[in-house]
Amino acid sequence: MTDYITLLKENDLKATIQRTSILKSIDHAGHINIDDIYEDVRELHPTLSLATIYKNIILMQEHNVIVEVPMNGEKSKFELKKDDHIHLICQGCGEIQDTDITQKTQEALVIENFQLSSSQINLYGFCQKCQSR
Amino acid sequence: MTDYITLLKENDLKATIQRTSILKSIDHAGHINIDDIYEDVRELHPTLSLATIYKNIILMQEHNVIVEVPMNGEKSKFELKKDDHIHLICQGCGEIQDTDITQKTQEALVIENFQLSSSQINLYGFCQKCQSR
DNA sequence: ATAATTGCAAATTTTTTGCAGGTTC
DNA sequence: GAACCTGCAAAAAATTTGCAATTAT
Repeated sequence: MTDYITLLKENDLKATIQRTSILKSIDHAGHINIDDIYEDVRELHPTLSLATIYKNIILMQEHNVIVEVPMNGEKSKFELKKDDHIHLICQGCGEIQDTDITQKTQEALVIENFQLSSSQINLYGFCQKCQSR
Repeated sequence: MTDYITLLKENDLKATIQRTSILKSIDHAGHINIDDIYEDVRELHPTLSLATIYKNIILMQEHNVIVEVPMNGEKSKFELKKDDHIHLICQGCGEIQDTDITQKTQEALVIENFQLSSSQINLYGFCQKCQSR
């Protein structure tokens, strides 16, 4: 995704430079928290305020452009909205990698008497790099 | 679990009335956030302070007595530490139900090049009650 | 007896709000 | 041009800290 303007308009939001900058930051990072977005975005737009980021993070969530990824013991991160997927969170380097939900996993999550609408799966462990250290 | 004193001591924490009260509140609720613990606990111990709750929530997490359950768009909840399990979060009534991770699910979560140590699975949808409304 | 814990008040950090001026469509 | 958005500063909410008095072992 590189056309943030289209993404915003498709979701009934005006395309301001502040919003496209925030989206670019989120997209590049993959998963990023508000403070890091702020730091990031200020390089190109030094006047972009934290209040604007807070307001837009809320708004863009409401408009299904981004999604919150709540984290254990730290501030929530945000990612661009996409199909449900699994987060592989490395306890060594902290990196978050995305991986698809397989058919097999999907089937395994069918639970009696619960009508599933979406899933949020975080797996903690060690990525390849950190295993070999 | 009803013997909170033992639970604390086993994990190298002194058994204070404040701590057992907090644990009781968490245990009864199943999943509960800090403000609700505070409200709860004050019924029996009106002087128990919010600062004490914050301090102990951190400490009891460090000592593996409780676990954070970060939530989308709201304050984290906490639960007693137990084996990994799945949270069924009802989008109708908000209730969180626990369900075991089956052998099948466990197998489905084996991912190449990732050494799994723990999992955090939240499923959003509708519980039986809310489906029939 | 000792070390740890509590409650309070104050400090800090995080998030939200109101509004005048500027921007998007 | 109308409605919406931004940045600022101020307000509110959430969390942490320091310390004297108290409590658990």
